Order: sequence, then C-alpha cells, then structure tokens
Amino acid sequence: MKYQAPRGTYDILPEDIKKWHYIENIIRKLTSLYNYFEVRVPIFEQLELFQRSVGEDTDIVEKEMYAFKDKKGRELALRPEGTASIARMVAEHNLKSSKKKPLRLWYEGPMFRYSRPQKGRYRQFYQFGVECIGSSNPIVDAEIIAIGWQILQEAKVPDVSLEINSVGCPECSNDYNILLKEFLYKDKDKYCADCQRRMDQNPLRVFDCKNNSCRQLIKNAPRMLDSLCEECALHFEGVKNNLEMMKVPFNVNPEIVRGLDYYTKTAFEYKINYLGAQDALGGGGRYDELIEYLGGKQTPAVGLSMGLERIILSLEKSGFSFPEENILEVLVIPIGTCALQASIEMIQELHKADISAIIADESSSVGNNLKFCDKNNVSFAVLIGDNELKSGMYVVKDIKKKAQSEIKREEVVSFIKKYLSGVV
RNA sequence: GUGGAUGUAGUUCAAUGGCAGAGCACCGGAUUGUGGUUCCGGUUGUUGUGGGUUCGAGUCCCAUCAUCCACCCCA
Repeated sequence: MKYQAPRGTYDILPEDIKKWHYIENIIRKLTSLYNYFEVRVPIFEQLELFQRSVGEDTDIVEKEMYAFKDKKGRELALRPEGTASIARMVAEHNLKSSKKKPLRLWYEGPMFRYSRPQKGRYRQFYQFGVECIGSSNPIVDAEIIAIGWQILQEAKVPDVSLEINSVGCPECSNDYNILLKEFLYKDKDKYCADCQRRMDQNPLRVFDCKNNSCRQLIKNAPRMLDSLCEECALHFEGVKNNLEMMKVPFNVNPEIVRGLDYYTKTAFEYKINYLGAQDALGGGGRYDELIEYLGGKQTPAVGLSMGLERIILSLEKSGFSFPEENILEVLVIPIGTCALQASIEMIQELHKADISAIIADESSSVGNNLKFCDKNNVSFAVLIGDNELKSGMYVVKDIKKKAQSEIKREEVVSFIKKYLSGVV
C-alpha cells in the first residue's frame, strides 16, 4: 500500500458516518433547546493565542502543538482546543453579552494535538464545545454542566459520572498552591520520584498518585475546597445547589484539575471507567479572566468540550446500534437496452417525489438484482422490459412481502409513495 | 516524550526456515425475465515497507511505517 492516513489520523468510512450524524444530531437538538448558536472559527490561529490562553507550562502547549510558519513567516498553530478561538472571537468582534442575556455559543470540529496515539486518542480528533459568555451567575455553570450531561444521557452513553470541583480564583488558588507546596516539601524525600517531579510542575497531581505511601502522606494535605475565598466558596455552593435543582447527579471531586491554565472557579469532568486509560469524555469550567486577558472587555464565561470519538467508542463498547440512514428505497431494473430510457425517467420521477432510487446494472440478471434488494434492505423493485413497455404496466415488487403487482406507468410513484409513508 | 506487544485476502484468523491456506463477506453459475436458504465455481495477496542472513524467509536479524497497551497527559 502506497499511502496511508498519517499517524494518529483516520478516515470516517461511509458505513460509520451514521455514528457521527447520530451524536451530532443530539448536540444540535440540545444546544438549540437551550438557545445556543453554532459558530465556526478557524482551524488554525496565531501560535501565541494558544500559548497565552492555554498556558505556556501546560503539556498541550509544551509538547503537543502543531505549530508551523506560513510563507510570510507568521507563527501559526493548528488548534488544540476550541475555547481559545471562541474567546478571541468574542474579544475581536466585541460581541455583545450581558448578565441578562449572555452569549450562548457552540461549535464542533477537528482539533489537533501531537501526542502518541492510542484507542480514543488521536492527533486529529473531533470535539464539540458549548460556551456561555457574559454571566458569572452560578446558574449558567449549572446550565453548561447540565447540557453536557443531557447530551450524554440522550445519546445513551452508559455509566457516566460527573465530577465537579472549584479551582478558585487567581487569588485563592495562588494562596492554596503556596500552602500545598509547603506541605509537600516538608516531607519531600518521602514521596516517589514521580511525585517529587509533580511538586514542581503540578502539585495537585500528587493527589492522583497510585503509590500507597504517597497516598498516606497526602491524606492530610490541605484541600483547595477548604481554601476557597468567600466569593469562590459561595459560587461553588451556588453551582451545587443549581445542579441539585436540575436533578443532575454529581460527585464533588477535589482532584479534578484540568490541563488548561485559563480555568477559574468551576471545573468539571464527565468520566467513564471502561475505555482503558481514556477515562474522560470531556469536561470544562469557568474562565472569567480569559477574554479580558486576550484584549476584550472584562467578561466572565463558562464552557465545556467533549470528544466525539470517545462518545462513539463508549457507545460501540456498550453494543449500541446506531440508527441506519440513507437506505435505498427503490431499485429500477431495466430488462434489455430498450428499457433504459423508461428506467431513467422512472428514476427521475421517483427522485422528484423524494424517494431514493437507483438504476440496476442491466448486464446483471433479474434474479441477481432481486438478490441485491434482499441483501440491502431495498423496499421496492420496479421491473421494466419489453412487455411492460408495450402494455404500459410496470411490475412493482414489494421485496419484504415478496409480493408483486402490475401498476400503470403513471401510478408507480404514487403507489410506492403510499407504501413507504406507511399509509397502507 | 518513556517502556512494551503486534502487523498475512475486504474481514476474522491458520501455515516446524521448504508450493501462502480456511470461515465469513464479495462475484458468477444451477435451461431465455423473478428472491435471503441450498449446491457448484471464482478472485481474494508485492505476507505493512526496505534491507540483511540463507540453497531457500510469512517465519530469523536490522531499519522504517502503522496499530494497540501501560506511563505522561487528556478528548
């Protein structure tokens, strides 16, 4: 084989597209019910946009960026996520938003990260995101979290758990980091090598260590949730209360951190435990500083993003059968070359009536063409040969019922239409 | 980025260093223009790619590409 899709990329084949349409339709439906508008932003942006919004020290920017220079020497990068572009768009166009009516936006499309591929982890992958911009009210945090939750429920993804946390505002999270580092460095030598490295890069990660002795040590460490300032604590209470009112089940998990620097206050993840190391379907949080940081007006915002492949993989794993689409309804079978003209006209009439139809290979036998109908769930076959041309009566076969009737040429379409719409 | 496993027909998988095979799927046939079963027949192919060892490599060695698993991290 001469060419193959580049590492970490893949083709969505015709037999698989229904899976994508299935989940995309649910996203469209739910976002529209909540009055969110779709937007489309570029697939590449200035490199600096991601460096500044996602954060210089994050894995995404440090080692996973598809950065390149264009012919004019501009530093660009394929987007590793969607929120940075959304925030840029809002700041750039000074899109109007207010407490009373925040901007409600959603997007879907490919994202790119240079990481080692695995099942459920690709270099080009698809995400959708939902963003609510302009309100700091905890009810919109809950709204965003609920939309993601409902999409997963509606899609029938099994055994999802929703974990929420608050990472505080810059002030209280800063204070907390100092507190936690003090605690960790006190017994630095007692931790495993990984944890000692984590202490410098991302101290919160020490909480995830599987090593028993580390777990013991960290048990008494100060918790972010205990260090929230009054405003952040109040906000977090508000989010929890609102989720309860919405009857969205959640766990408070102080270890939810998120790998992007722009999050403030609310952080959350939708998790599953049956896709190996890929246990996050998506997540999100509040980013109250980002839009201003990118040169816009001071604008609070909250959003989520989810990976489409992981949703599809978990559905496949659960044995879900995706709705069929694009099923052929009619096969027109010309018998002999004389019937070609009439068959083409038949096809055109069927199409005008919104009935899917194709013309059969006339060099193949009638029997084989009917066999094709059986195998491919085609509802009707229309046979047109010398006899039919002479009499003006076409043979219409109901494949599933194995029934056959002779119908006047002019009435074939309405006959079939009647059956397909379930009238008879 | 680190460590490991794997790669043969469209697909699922066989083949001790000695002629590349089976099921499913696909295509054709079983007396002229009529059916999912059955029967018969056919193609499934540069054994991921490139080198090397050998009289001889799908098999052994090296490189490379890709997939998968665990880290890391996340979607």
